[in-house]
Amino acid sequence: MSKGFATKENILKAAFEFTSKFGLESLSIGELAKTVGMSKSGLFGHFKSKEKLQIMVMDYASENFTLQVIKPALKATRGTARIEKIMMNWKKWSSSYLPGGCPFLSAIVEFDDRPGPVHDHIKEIQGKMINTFEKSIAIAIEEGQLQASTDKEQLAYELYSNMIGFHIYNRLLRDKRSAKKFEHFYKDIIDKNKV
Amino acid sequence: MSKGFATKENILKAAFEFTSKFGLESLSIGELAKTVGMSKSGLFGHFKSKEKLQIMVMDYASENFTLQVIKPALKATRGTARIEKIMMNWKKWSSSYLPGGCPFLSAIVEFDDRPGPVHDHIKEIQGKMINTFEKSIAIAIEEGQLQASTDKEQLAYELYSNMIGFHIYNRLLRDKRSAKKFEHFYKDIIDKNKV
DNA sequence: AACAAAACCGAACGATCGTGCTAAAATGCT
DNA sequence: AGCATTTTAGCACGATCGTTCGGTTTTGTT
Repeated sequence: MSKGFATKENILKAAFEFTSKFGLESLSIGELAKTVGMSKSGLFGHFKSKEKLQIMVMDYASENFTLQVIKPALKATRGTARIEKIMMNWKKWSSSYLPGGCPFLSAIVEFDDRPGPVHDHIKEIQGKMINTFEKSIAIAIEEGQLQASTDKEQLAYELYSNMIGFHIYNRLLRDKRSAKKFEHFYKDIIDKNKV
Repeated sequence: MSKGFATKENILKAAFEFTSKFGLESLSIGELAKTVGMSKSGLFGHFKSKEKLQIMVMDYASENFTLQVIKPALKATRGTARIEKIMMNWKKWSSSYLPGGCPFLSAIVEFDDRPGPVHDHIKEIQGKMINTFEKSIAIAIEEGQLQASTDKEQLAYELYSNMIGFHIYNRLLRDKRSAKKFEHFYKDIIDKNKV
């Protein structure tokens, strides 16, 4: 029960990196097997279908995101400090940690018109992610750092949009000032909600 | 010279719709041939490679975008009215006109780690799109409707981010209030730059 | 050391991929 | 109407896809 877990983890790590670079749809079992140095059927045995592999890759990515972005931010002070920490960790995750683009964004655009378990899983993960975001906003309102009238869903939407915008500006357009734009925008969005 | 142009246009239209739904990478010549009712090789003859087909699909999408979003907005008054018109046309394009997701967004996330002519072409098209955006902002500044201190690149980035955010909220998450969020955010972004 | 279970490989399957080739059909021009 | 050109189809190719199966190797447990 130990050996299997280790190789499976190793496969998922490689699959995660591949997905980051080329997307969840282009992820092929043959190429993945070549990368990790094992046979196609040997690798296939760990997952019973490609669909389940894709779902597990998303779970892996989700855990990775939580570990790199959310968890370290929970050590920060409740409120706006934590929100800022999340945003900056997110920025770092998307621009430095990942070997390619955001695996969630890839999955989102690839599967929003492909009904099925993969679509549903991505939707669920992304929903939870935004929910976590809204919670941290709610805390900041409770703490009296953000206005009581602040719409947490609206604010989450705005921060999320800024994040995706940065990702595209930074990655496709290779805009040198994308980080500055991101930070400036973030400041504006938060400031207008501050008490 | 006439027949060829018509079928080619017909193919590109189908390819455009397919790309909107399933992405530029999943676009296959065999399936596309089946859709338009012709043979694989017959279709292939119009483009000399899949790469060139992909590039032409992007051009088709770009023309479509210009026709549906930019051109009708040029009839509006110069300045903020025109910017608003562009944004609202964009919203309508992304949420009503397209049969699936934004083909540019698909292409962006699929090709930002695949160097080559397709990548370069997408980058160029997207760059021009943002440039058009910045120009319309510059006009609004000239007209004295936006503050002289307004950073047109920053503003374009913010409007663009809002657009992508809306697209994801609306399509993957199927958020009923995505349009409201989008409009509210737009108002905030513009207002802080108004004289 | 023996045995059951898990992990892994090699080969093969039908299908589809992009891309050539050759020939037939359709078209445009004079 | 005749001819040159363009457009389309049929077929085949090597490659890769996801998946199945049978058998071998490796592991964990007693």
